[in-house]
Amino acid sequence: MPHLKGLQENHLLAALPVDVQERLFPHMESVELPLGKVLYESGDTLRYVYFPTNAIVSLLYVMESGASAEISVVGNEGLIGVALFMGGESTTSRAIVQSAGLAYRLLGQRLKDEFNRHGALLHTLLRYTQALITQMAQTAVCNRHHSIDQQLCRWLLLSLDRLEGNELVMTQELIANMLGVRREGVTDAAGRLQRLGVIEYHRGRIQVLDRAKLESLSCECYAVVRKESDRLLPWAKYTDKV
Amino acid sequence: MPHLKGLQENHLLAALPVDVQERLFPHMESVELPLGKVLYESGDTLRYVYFPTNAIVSLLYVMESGASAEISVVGNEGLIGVALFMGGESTTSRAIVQSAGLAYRLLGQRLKDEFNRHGALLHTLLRYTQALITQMAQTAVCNRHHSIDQQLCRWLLLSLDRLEGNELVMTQELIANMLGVRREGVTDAAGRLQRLGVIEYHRGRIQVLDRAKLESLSCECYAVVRKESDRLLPWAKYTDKV
DNA sequence: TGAAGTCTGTACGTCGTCGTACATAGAGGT
DNA sequence: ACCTCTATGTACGACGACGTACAGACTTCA
Repeated sequence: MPHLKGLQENHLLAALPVDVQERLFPHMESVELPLGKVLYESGDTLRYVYFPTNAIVSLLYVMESGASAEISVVGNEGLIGVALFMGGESTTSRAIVQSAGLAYRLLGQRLKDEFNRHGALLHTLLRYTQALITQMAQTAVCNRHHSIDQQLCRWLLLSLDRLEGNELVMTQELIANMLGVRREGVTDAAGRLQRLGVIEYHRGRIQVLDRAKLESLSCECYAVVRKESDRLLPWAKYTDKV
Repeated sequence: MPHLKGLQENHLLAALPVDVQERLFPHMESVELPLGKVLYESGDTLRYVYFPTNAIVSLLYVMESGASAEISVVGNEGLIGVALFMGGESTTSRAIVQSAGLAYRLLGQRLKDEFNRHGALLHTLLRYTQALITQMAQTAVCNRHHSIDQQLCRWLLLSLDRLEGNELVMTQELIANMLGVRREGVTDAAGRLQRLGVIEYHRGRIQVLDRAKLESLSCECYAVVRKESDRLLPWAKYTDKV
């Protein structure tokens, strides 16, 4: 079976029973996800589902005015394309690559075929979807009540959890688009974090120096999402990250 | 079968095939949902699922500080207790009755038993869950970008869609808690709407006089949710409401 | 080496919402 | 009729985020 090792880097795939893996894996192909690539647009009928390994994909809604807001973020703990098995076939959001990397994709129909066997894949995907729901709900809360500074911390932590190492490759402009705030707002917040010695950044590269402090500066939203994800997706626990 | 007529007032139940109804309905009991009743608390293991008829239930997150934010709203188009069949058994949000009325409840295990037959109920519930996801996503967007005035309009419309008539029974204080804003902010916004002749209110009773205008004053979020709900839940179309 | 483009820093006035405080008015009970 | 409670109205300073404008610094490429 090709890519067998790489496929295991997606925790959701790795958690599937061997027989399910044997049916699915032969049909999966690896794809490079460059920064900014749009996997699907609002209203598009989904053709593939994507399982990221070291890539991160953001689901965001783009308003009529062009302004945007991130709904949730997906990395190696999950998949992009939930609407396929939920029955809607499309969503109102856009899926865009927020951190370049590798993913595996599978024809939607193949996923649905396996889903409709009503075995382990169904239960795994539904649990993942609930984790996604929790993240979306907390995004709504965070948007309502928390400052840009707090939201930036939350966002950095969510991204960090889905990457190896402690470096993020992304400009402040990009972060601003995700959070749905001005770029200057991110500059201010990031400047404060840098002065506190929590992060260090330079032209699109952000090093996290003090993760513990970052967590303490974040609002409760990160911890809520993280805790619920760990509960719902035991296979994806980031136990090495404190 | 008892309550047969009443049960049909929940559009999701009404849309189920007869054989599914015949298995489920005998186990359902009607319950009064008084204003403010908490159906479940954050972290509670869900025991029942609830199918509202003329009641409206809000899912909201309560922060450590006590402040809250509504995540989504559920009426006769759906059910409360999605986490039961998604596999998590509990959620991070609270379910609280926002508009008193009647609902039918069913033991969670009964629902799961039928869900695990992998028939019509499964597909219906998953489609409903996707509609719920859309609503939550749009709540996040709305919280980020829109004014209290716009959000109030959206919120009134969402509630109106789930009730008969054009009167809402709810104080500004309650609305403020749902939207996660100050009561004074709601007073200001509602005052403006009243001066425009769109609504008329008096001590906890709000009459909507000009629904069309209300829609035009609302942000795009309402239309997005409504359109997607109509698409995903064809059985729940509010075709009589323009 | 110079030019163009990208990324980040800073400033200033405006606006919406917040926190707080207090006033008014209708409803219900005795 | 009186009191009490609840719901709503109004005001004011504070603060965070916005829109806008522009400057500086680094990178890339000719």
